[in-house]
Amino acid sequence: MKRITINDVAERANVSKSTVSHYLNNRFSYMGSDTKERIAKAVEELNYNPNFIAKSLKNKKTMTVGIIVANILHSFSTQIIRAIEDYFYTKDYHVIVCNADDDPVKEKSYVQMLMSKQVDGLIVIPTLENELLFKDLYEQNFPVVFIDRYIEGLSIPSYLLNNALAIENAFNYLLEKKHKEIGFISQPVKNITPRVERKNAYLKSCQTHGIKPFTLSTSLDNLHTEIKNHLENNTMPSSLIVANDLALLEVLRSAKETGTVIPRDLSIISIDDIEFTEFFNPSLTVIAQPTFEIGKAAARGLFHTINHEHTDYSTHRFNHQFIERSSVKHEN
Amino acid sequence: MKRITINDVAERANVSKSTVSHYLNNRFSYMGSDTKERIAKAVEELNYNPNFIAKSLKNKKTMTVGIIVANILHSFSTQIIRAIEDYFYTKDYHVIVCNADDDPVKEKSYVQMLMSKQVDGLIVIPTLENELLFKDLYEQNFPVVFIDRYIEGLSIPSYLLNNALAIENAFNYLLEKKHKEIGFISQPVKNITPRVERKNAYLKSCQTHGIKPFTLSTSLDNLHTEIKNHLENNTMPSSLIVANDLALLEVLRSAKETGTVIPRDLSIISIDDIEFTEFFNPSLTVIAQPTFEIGKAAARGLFHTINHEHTDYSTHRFNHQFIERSSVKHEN
DNA sequence: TTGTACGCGTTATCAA
DNA sequence: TTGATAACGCGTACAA
Repeated sequence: MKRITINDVAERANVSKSTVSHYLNNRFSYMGSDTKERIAKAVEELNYNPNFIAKSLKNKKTMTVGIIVANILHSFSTQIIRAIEDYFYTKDYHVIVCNADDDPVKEKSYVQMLMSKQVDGLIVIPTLENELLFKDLYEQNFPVVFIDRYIEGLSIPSYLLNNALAIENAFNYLLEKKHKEIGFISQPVKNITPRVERKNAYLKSCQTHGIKPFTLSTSLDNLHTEIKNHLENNTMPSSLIVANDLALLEVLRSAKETGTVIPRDLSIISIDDIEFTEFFNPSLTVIAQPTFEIGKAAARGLFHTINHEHTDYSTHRFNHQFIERSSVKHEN
Repeated sequence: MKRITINDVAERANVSKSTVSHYLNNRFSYMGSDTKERIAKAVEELNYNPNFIAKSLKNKKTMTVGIIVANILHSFSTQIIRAIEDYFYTKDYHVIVCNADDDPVKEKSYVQMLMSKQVDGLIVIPTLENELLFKDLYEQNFPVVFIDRYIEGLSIPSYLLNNALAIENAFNYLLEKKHKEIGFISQPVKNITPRVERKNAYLKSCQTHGIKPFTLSTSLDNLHTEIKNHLENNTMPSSLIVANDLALLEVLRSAKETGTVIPRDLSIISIDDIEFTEFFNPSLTVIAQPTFEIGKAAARGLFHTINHEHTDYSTHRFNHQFIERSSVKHEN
């Protein structure tokens, strides 16, 4: 198949290609009206679309930003992506989405791929295992922003939940409902910002209120078997704070398999609001993140630094929304 | 920020840029070993990544394919996307994903954008309202494949479920469970392939088995209120075949809101297997599509026509998997 | 008001 | 074994 170029248009309209270029870029105030018409007609007839690749090469701007998320299976990631796409759509920027699958090697190769594709900026939920890579980017002054996580000691701005506040809210709610046993479930904490912050906030609340800490922080597979074991052996606390949606799935799966009835046998509050929580039986009490707001703010921040309107290096915190439903039992 | 080019490498290594190019493209069988080393060192030190944009312009190949899905909210779409990405990853192709949001105007603008970005091929779940657009592409011999839907009278190959078989299976299962009332729920049918095929198969089964047809085919919002009305007025059949995941959500939401207990008050079988169906209360009996297989086959088909290995214009049908769980009651 | 010529970073051809 | 040069399609000085 042959692709139509500006030359084909010029030829058909009997003008030079620079005239066509002028026309296409709306610089035709002076142009002869018949010239304009001939060009318009040629563009129409040939169904011409400018070669974006050639334009980018010339302009040194691709009008494209890359998004790399640590793990696209999180509802948080997909919602964030939607918000970012929406924002950039209004600015005529395109977005390339990559999923690192929690693999630093993949993450690095995606960064290189995107740089090689000459993206104008990067929005990343980092795996946190590629410190050097991002340090380089930062030092080269390449526009990058983080979401949900950040790298200690690196001034790349990050947009994330006020995790401590969210956990406190959940904890206090369970206290109000007279729970004396409150556990915490998450994937392996490592140095992953939200996990660290959520677990620390949980532990702090335990201390403040004299609750005995109970935590399970391991891979999803292990979570599944360990939760089942505790449920079967009646060694599970009466209530659980679940750190994210993926962990929640394991809790629900395990509950189902062991015939555990929520909230009769187990109360839960989890972070991240996902579609089915509303009409699940029972409906699930949840801490929702303002994903749309976070994504939009990050996108706007990146857009501004790309266009040198201003650069900021600060951390941006966002507040959760507590959605009370029916997965917490009032103890007595 | 300054980007490193092949010229920088050449300068640093004290060779010409064509030599660097040779080196980078693994044509160094003859090259002097010291030359090789100098280039390697320069690439390393400068952290050079070839400019993919320039390469694409020169090669007239972007190693990139576009995916446009009618509506990304369908679990089917996201699973298909994963499968396609996985396949093309192994072929060193990149993928750009676009969501037309059921809007033909958006769809058209995405096609143009992707063509303008010089993608090598297109995989589309078409809205079916842009017949001319795809006809043009087809006639220009541009590589395109469809998934899930197809345009009548256009030889663009399509990869989709054997819908008739799937519905028959569900229908017969309900019959076996002694249901005398079997309804069908879907979004507006229009000319959308899977909806047409599923509804027709349903109606045919009704006729064959002397069941009185009951169908609700309207927008998700309307579905919500209409289902609720039927549930409240006791005018709902004893069992329902639900055409896809989005419609299923409305059924579940409505059931919840009206205190309808599944399967005691209402039995359901739905198409598309989504995460929570397994541990929902009750677990949901479901017709799963072989999304991974479909996506992979479509991707492979596109890859082959891009590389002129062979082109095929046929329709490819795939068989469903019936997953029996607990959302259907045995009537008596 | 329109056209010529050059450069963006790469690869390929051909010559040295 | 290496290098000079043209080309890919577009935008833009500058010239006409």
